[in-house]
Parts: sequence; C-alpha cells; structure tokens
Amino acid sequence: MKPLKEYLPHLPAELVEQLEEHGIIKEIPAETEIMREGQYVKMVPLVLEGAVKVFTRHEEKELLLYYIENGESCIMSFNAALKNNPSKLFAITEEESLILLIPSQKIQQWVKTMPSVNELFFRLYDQRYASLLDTINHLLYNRLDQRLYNYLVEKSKQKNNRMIHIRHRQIAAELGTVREVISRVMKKLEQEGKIRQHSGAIEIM
Amino acid sequence: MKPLKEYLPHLPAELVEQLEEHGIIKEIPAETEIMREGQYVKMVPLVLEGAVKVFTRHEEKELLLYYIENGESCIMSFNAALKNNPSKLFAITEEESLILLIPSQKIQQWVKTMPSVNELFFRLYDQRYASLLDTINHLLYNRLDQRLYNYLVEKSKQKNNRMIHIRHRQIAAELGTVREVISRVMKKLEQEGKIRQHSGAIEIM
DNA sequence: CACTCTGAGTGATTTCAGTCACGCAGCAGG
DNA sequence: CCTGCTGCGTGACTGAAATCACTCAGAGTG
Repeated sequence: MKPLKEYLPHLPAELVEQLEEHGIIKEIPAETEIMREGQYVKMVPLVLEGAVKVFTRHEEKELLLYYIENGESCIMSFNAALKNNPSKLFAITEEESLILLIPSQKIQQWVKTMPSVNELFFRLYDQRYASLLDTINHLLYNRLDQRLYNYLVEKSKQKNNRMIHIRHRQIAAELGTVREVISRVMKKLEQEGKIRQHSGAIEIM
Repeated sequence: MKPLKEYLPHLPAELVEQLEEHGIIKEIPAETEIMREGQYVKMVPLVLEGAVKVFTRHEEKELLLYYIENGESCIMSFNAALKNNPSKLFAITEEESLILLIPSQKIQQWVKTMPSVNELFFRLYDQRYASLLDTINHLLYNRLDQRLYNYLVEKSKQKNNRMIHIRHRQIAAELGTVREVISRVMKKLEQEGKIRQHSGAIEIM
C-alpha cells in the first residue's frame, strides 16, 4: 500500500504523521453501508481510494447528495464526532474503497491543537455546503430532463468514461424518482441526441 | 447599548474581548440587502439583534433557506472571508438589526490562534448544514400544504406569536411558488382547521 | 426448451402545482 | 366620490411527474 502522504498530498506533514499513528486503514467492499440515519459515530472516515455515496432517504424515496472521494471526509461524521450527534444521512461505498478511520476523540483533541485540521474540515464543510446548495437549486429550478442529463454528465466525469454502466432503477433512486419516469426522460434525451442507450449502458454524446 | 458579552453569552470571554476590539457595530434598517450572489465579502457579520433572512434566487423565483439570529453568523461570508470566494446566496435583514462586523483578515488570523473561533464556526456550519438538509427533505418529500403549514408554524415560533402578519405574496416568494397557489393552499389549511385567516394576518390554531 | 427473473418501454390516468384571466374589497389621494 | 392601487379569491386550463398496469427482450437455470 502507498504511504499515507501520497493519498493526502494536500495535507501538511504534521497532520499526516498523526493520522498515520492514530488512524486505522480499512478495505471496504463495494455497496457496503457505512453510515445510516440516527446512528452515532465514533470514528471519522477519510476516503483514500474509491468513492462513498451520501444520500437522504425517507420511505423508499431517496436522493443522492454527493460523493466523498480521494482524501475527503464526511462532514456529518465529523460533526457527530465533535458533538456526539446522530447522523442525519446514509452513506454507502459505491466502489471497493480504502478508508482511514480516525477515532473521534483524537479529532476533538486536534481541533484545539492543530490548526491544519480546522482548515481541512472548514474546506470540507464548505464543499458539502456548496453541494447541498446546488442540489437545492436543481430541485427547485430544473426539470427532470435537465437534472438527469446533469447527473449523467457528472457520473461520466467521475468515472472518467463516456459509457456509464448503471440501471435505470438506480438512477431513479438517486434522483428521487421512479424507474418508469427515468425510462421516459431517457428516451427524450436520446431523441434530442444528448445521449445514446446501449444494452446495459448509456453513452454521453 | 448592552455590552457585547450579553449578546454573546455562549462565547468565551477571550473571544468577546477580541470582537469588542476589532469589530464594528452597525444598526441596519429592515429589508436591507446585506449580501448578494456573486459578491465578495470583506467583513463577516454577526447578528446581535434582529434577524437576517438568507435565500437563493434565480429568475424571479426564490427560496428561503434559513434565518440568522441572536449571536449567529453567516457561514457563506465566513467562507468568503477565508478563501475569498464570492457568495452564492442573498441575504437581507428581515427586521431592523444590530450587526457586528468583523474584518475577514482578523478572522483568518483567529482561526489559527483561537480554538474557540473554530468551535463557533463549526457549530454554525453544522446548523446551516442541517437547515439545508431540512430544506432538501421538505422539497423532496412534502407537498405544498405541509410545507406551508411548517413554514407558518416556524414563523410563529420565531416571532413568538400565534398571529403572523405577512402578505401571501411574500410567503409565496419564500416557499418558491406564486401567490395564487398560496391563496388556495391557505384556504385548504383553513378548512382543515389548522389555521385561521384574518385581514392582514394569519392565526395558527 | 420451457420457465422464471430482471430490466426496460409504454399507454392511460391521476395528481399537484403553475399559469392566465378575471372579480372584488379596502383604502389613499386628488 | 371617483380613481387607482394593492392584496386576496377563484375558475379554467396546462403541464410535469407519478402511478398503474401491462408487454417485451434477454439471461440464466433446471
């Protein structure tokens, strides 16, 4: 395995050393739930490799909020660590992921003594906050065709591949709607020439 | 005017002293815009008295995100102060408000040297983050009647009064819809016995 | 090969919200 | 006292998305 500092090039050496000493590195398979609503958190995860999907859910209906990737952490769990609040969100690994777990008690300590930890988490808070704002704006101002197209483009960027392998059913879940609707809107996007559907995959044009 | 520490009882004395020394206190009339999208911020405001309304807007359509009140600050401006990013939101005073302005340069300094500043802003970030999540959940899971009722109950709590003096037009704006719709849904709520409408005011039952 | 399962496509219908086009009350000012 | 404004109420209509109820294609299995 690569040394920690290669995973976290944007963090100061001082902090990486501490992480090395007190964190636990864990390999987590794809599609594994790592946090659920109402859960109390004792470790703050930092994603080294892979991607963790964060979303809300309420009676079958869910909505993708954002992804946690390379060197990022989950703000919700950080907050939970500081104040011992339960999580308000769900998170699962989207791919097999390498995650560094940091005991929340250490975090509480570092916040007071190591300014770079604060910088890191302020940056993360801000990113997530911006994502949520974005999500709100999408929900509010865009129709489903726009939202779907956006979603596909983002997915494509994330996987670095113009072909996206995904079920309609999952897209529907992540956009907070149902399969049939995705099926229909997908067809519309295809007719507009923005995407092309292949069996089991979608190609962004 | 009351001494600062009475406005900010939850902050440590050390920090209040610094605020006293470096902040500027300003009285701002009701309905005054204090931040707009795309604006760069050089001062971080801390609301001592009154309330500041924060919302998104896009082509006439807006949506209330949350209020900043007693001793709270605007996270967006804090972020703007740290990273010199432009604001993504609008903010106006809802009532006449007393606001403490803190130079962003001082904030940048304190973040590194005074742990209590971090605690304050982490707490605020978390509150706002939770508000946004709430907003998303409302948009996603609740129909307008629920959202409207919720809105009214919140307003009533905030003003500490079962009678709410407000125009349908403004409610519509804050919920991201139009007057006619509010008019209709309001009638529905009235029929359900949840509220009662008087001329120029709404009573929560 | 028939059977079953999963995913996708589709028409019909319903529901919620937004839009348009008014009417009507109250009040402020000439 | 008429005029014009602002705010509210309403009916008619439209449109987006959700829901229901199927069909169809392909993969996998006994």
